[in-house]
Amino acid sequence: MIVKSETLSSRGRRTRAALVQAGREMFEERGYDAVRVDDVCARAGVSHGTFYTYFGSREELFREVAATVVGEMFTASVVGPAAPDDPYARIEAANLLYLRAWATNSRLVRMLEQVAIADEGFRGLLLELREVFVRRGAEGLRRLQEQGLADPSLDPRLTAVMLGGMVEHFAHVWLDLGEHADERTAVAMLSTLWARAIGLTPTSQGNNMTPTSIKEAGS
Amino acid sequence: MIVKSETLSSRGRRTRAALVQAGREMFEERGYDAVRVDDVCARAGVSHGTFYTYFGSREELFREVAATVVGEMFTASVVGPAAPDDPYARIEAANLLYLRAWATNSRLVRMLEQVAIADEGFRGLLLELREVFVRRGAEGLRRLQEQGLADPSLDPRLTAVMLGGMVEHFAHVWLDLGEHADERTAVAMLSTLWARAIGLTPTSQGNNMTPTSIKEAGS
Amino acid sequence: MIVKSETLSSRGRRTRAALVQAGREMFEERGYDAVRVDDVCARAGVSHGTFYTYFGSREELFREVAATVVGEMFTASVVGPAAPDDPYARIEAANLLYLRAWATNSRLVRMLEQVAIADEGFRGLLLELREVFVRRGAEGLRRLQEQGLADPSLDPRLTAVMLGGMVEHFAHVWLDLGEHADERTAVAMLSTLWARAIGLTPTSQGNNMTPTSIKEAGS
Amino acid sequence: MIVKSETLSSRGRRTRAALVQAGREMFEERGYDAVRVDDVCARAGVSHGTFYTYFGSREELFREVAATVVGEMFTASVVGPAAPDDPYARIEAANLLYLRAWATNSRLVRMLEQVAIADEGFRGLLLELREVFVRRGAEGLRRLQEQGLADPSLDPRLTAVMLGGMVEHFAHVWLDLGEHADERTAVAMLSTLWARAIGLTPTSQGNNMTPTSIKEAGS
DNA sequence: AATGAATGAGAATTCATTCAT
DNA sequence: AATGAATGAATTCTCATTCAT
Repeated sequence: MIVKSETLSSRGRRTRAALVQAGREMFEERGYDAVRVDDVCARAGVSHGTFYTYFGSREELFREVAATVVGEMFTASVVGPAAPDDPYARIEAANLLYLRAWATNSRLVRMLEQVAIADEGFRGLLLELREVFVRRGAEGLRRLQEQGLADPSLDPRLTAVMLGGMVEHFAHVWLDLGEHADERTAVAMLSTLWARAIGLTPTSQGNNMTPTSIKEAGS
Repeated sequence: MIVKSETLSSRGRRTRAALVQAGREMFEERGYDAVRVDDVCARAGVSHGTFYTYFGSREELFREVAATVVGEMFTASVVGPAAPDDPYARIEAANLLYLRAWATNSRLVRMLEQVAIADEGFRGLLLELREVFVRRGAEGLRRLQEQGLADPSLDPRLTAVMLGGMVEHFAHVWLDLGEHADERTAVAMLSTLWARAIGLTPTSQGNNMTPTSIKEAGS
Repeated sequence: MIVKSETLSSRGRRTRAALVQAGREMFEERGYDAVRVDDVCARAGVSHGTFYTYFGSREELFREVAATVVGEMFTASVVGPAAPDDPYARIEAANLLYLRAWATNSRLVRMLEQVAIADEGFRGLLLELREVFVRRGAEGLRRLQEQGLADPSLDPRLTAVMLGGMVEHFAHVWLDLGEHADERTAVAMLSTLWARAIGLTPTSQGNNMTPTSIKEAGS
Repeated sequence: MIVKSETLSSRGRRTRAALVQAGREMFEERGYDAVRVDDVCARAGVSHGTFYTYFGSREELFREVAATVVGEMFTASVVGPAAPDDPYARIEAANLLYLRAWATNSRLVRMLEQVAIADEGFRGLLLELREVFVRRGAEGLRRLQEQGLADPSLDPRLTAVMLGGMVEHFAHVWLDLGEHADERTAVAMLSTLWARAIGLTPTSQGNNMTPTSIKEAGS
């Protein structure tokens, strides 16, 4: 019963977008169950009748919001072609993007997980999201292993799940639970732990894997 | 308005316990908002009127359940006096307990986080819980650093947050999202990554930090 | 989701009965679609929440009312053992009961027909109701045919459908649409038409099939 | 607020007619209350805004549909000048038209009755409709009585109400409730019962009032 | 203590109708 | 004339909570 934007006039598109935006904000602020359709309408500045012109239910709105967020995370986390050559630098670059992507959407992904408990469809979306990140991580590790730069005995997938989880979880703890750290410190630290954990062999460019500088940066 | 067990007759104590148990089960199964007071009563085998003899609201029941769970996690994760001397073995022992503790209660802690968004009290409980684990991890790392067995430049707290998060997050992914792994493999893997990440220097007892055995165990 | 009376305390039974009674009255007065659950509650003197203690929806209430009415019609229309021997008198006795049964419940049966258009279950109930009356009529005719008192060439079922329909329809026109006639006249007239239509041979007891007296009574 | 056809351009007339036709179909299919203005518009292929260009409300549309149907029934049931001379044949001819007229519009007339419960205006239309048929039937009977062909003691109006009701009701049972019969059989049967009921004296042309042929026709 | 009937605030949803374009 | 976005009144239903027994 979702009405897609393509069908709509520009006025309709505006209204619809306002609802999605308002919904996203409110979901983030209050959590799924605490959001009332009427609240979303109020924030979007439309009557509740209008809501049902575009969405059949709160769940459908959330579906839309979730899909948007998942899409954004996919996009946001792609390490571009400008990625550095140095393996450690690559890890650090990836972790920066990774951390930011999760930090930005931490709340919504948490909510997605909560909703996924009861809803098959959302579970699918969630697993898809995770799978993309896991694959990307596993792929990176496999490449390093092939280059002889990382411990070849590590199972790439499981390692990616665990170390990726470390970053994801830190994003949550950092933003949602107020663990204090600045971004640079956090990324440096996560990257150091990650690199060491996979047994990354420093290359000739010689990166400084000791996070001494981090302590300074973090203070 | 909570009526504590101490005040009650043995019959009352039994009824109250049944409600807490039923509530815990249902919260785990369905998530906070999807649990109706009536459902809990039905499972506990009492009328809904009776619920209010013991608890003033669903929230109060959850408070009780959450406190119980947090208490159990504190207890369950204490590395007993029988802990091995070998640092790696200690890490592995701790991770086993840690993983089990989080795995057992993953759902409820997630719920606690969700509820904590809107409720100051629950937020306190949650931070307390995390703090205990973080302190314990940081303490362990500091000791290894003092013994010259771990990289002294690592910030103990932040490291504990990150590596502890890795374990906690894996517990969730493992059980709630169905990431396949058997416990032994998971613990070995987590411990390897953990030990390497902190730069644990193998002691003379010579533990095998290459997880070759892990791949075998996991296959 | 209907809660049956047997399960309930006497207070509950009273409340439930009040809802059914109020529902019946309002359905009769206003027709199915015009009845609001709240109206029924107001008339029964309970809050709307209470309604849902006993019925899951307006439809369920109607189901109950309809079943009650159908039951009453079955009971009310049975020609007792005190039925006269004379065939015409039997027809008249049957028509009196028949007319009264339909007249009493005309509105509700009409409503049942309306609801039956869209609902399989109600359609079944309606057909059942009709079938009982058709069978009874057909049986009576067959007996007369066997006794050589009625035209043996008439198809019993179809005849019963048509003549029964005449009575049923008259009940409706009479009460719901205000066609003026007193009961005695109506019954005499219907019986005369019925008896003649099936070619009833007057027995020796000699009943007066000319409805001369009727005109007097009806004036 | 009804906009009559005369006022309109040909385009407007077409749109209006489409709405009336669509409304009629949907009313027949679903019943009055189940028809949404939007459904009618969708079937007519116009936007819902357009509906209000021609009708002020759903009720007004129904008023139009009902008037159309009543008009058609008046027209359809007139026994033309080609009517046979033989009284029985006239009855049969009339019953055929009568049955068809009611069968075609059974649903809508039923609906009209339902709506008439709550609406004075529709009640008037309904009574008018009935009155036409009753008068016509009574008139026919009176003529037969004057010709000495029917029982002169029967009250013409009441007889017409009852026997006309028989036909009308059969039309409903036949089509709406699925009582099985083919048209020829039904008409023959109804006519036989009707003729006998009024004590029709067979004329010299000797019509066969025994419905032997009917049973054959019905097989 | 326990029961379960009753309550009513609150939330979702539908749909006739209006109105700017 | 036609469109379709917007509105909000009206209705259904849920469920936490109270209270008489």
